[in-house]
Amino acid sequence: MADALDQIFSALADPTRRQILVMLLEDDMAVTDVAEPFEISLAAVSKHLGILASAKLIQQERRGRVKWCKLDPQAMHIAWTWMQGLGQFEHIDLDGLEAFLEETLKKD
Amino acid sequence: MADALDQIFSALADPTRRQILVMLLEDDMAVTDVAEPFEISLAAVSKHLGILASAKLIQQERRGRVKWCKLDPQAMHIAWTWMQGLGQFEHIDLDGLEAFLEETLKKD
DNA sequence: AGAATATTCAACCATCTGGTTGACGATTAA
DNA sequence: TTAATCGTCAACCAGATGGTTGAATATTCT
Repeated sequence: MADALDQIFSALADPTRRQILVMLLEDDMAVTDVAEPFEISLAAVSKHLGILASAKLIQQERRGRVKWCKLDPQAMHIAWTWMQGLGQFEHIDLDGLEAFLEETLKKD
Repeated sequence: MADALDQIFSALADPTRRQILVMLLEDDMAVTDVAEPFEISLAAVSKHLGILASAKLIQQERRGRVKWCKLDPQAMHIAWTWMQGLGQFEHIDLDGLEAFLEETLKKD
């Protein structure tokens, strides 16, 4: 089995999965509802959720025929802490975020 | 070309590359010296360094026949900031982050 | 000049990844 | 009971990834 950081970072490397995490920031969601905004198949989204779950970035709980997905911040925290050691960041850098924001929005 | 976060996270998803970053935390290094502790070929390490460089996690500068590699904390900081928003590890302007993320998602 | 060193390039290979489709089991609603 | 809904499974496919080896390039040393 892969290392925890391997799983976390490779889970985060996919834009669909990152978008799913952002959606779950708002609210817990059922698999079908997570899939709704995407153009890929439900099965593909289900796989993405499986990857996020096995990286422990989300938790899934079945209630009836509905499987609820919610964020689990622990795994993210592990990776975040590792990165902090490498970057030696001290504060939240909103200026950096804003710079990135503008850069991203500019591109076609 | 892939999104910046795609490149950063997939670069970080490989344990060899993470180990290289840790080594560079100590000191800038030449490609050959980076390769020394690994059992894979020099060409493979050179590829890993290329991936780290194109993700902008490191900078490479050629001096003579030696190519020096050093950490570049900016890219890591970008990813770190993104994760901070999702993990809500510390207080942050969450409204601003969400606005940014929603804008970004619209561009897809 | 010729030899050694530092690094990359090109071709190739096995495996992983993200996607598809169709069938399937489980649960709820009519 | 029958039909609809929720989600996963299995098989498959194209393309990416991480590794190899041998040749090539560029620079420095003797």
